[in-house]
Amino acid sequence: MPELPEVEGFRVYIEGTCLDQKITQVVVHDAKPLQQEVEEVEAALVGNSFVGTTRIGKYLFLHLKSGGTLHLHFGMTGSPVFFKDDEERPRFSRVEFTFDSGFSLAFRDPRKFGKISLVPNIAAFQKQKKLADDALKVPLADFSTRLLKKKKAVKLALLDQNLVAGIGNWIADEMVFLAKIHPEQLANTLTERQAKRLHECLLEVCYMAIEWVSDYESFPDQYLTKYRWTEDKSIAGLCPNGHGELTRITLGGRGTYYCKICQGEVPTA
DNA sequence: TCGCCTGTTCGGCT
DNA sequence: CAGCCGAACAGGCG
Repeated sequence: MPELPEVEGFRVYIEGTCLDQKITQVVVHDAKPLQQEVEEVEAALVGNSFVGTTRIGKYLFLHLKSGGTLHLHFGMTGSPVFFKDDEERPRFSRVEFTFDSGFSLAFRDPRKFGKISLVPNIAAFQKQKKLADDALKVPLADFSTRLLKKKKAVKLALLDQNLVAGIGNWIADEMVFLAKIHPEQLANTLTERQAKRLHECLLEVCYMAIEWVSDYESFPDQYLTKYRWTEDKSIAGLCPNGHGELTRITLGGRGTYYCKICQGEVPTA
């Protein structure tokens, strides 16, 4: 379930388990995530080791001792799993990196939307992808300037990884909910003040979610996401502020939840 | 069985 | 040419 906070959790997890161990083998159950030939990936990794990590938005890079990086993108449903014995191997493990300790790092990915590739140079990769600054690092002025230029629904602008990296569907909904802005309001009609508020909400939501390791059920009560995905039938789909049922619309092909009372009935034209 | 889903890419249109 | 949009990708799950 990877948006920025989840991928940050993955980064910390991998840092804590996989660094400075010699890679002895690359096990490929399904080559679909690999963006290069299996042989090329093997040649780069076997005998090598991971020595550090970098995250930009939802993109994670594992630095190789020999230089360059292994890039992981977890798609919609991917996650890393560190395991030892065969019986601990997770379901949907597509590619595994085995270490000389006997442990392995599995790239688990049920829906196969994830990607793995050798990336020699992160800066060049970021430029080529036009990937924006990470959401935790983008200066307010840049965020604001770029956002106010977009002539599309504010929620869709927030999802644009070329504007700011790391925001996914639930964070975008959460941000406009907290800022009391209708998701369909055109970004170029926002005020500077609203942009500033969205920037504050972005940091608040990301740090909150990182702290709770993206356990949505544990989020504090004021957050939309908790109500959106909870198992608790008594509050599921309700406005955290007590305004009753949330409204669901489709925006850019994604399910979008908002409160008509908190965020207004009709977007500002 | 049907519809839904946390992400990115690509082809086609304006 | 740039920007935008919907479809496609794939498969589990309620």
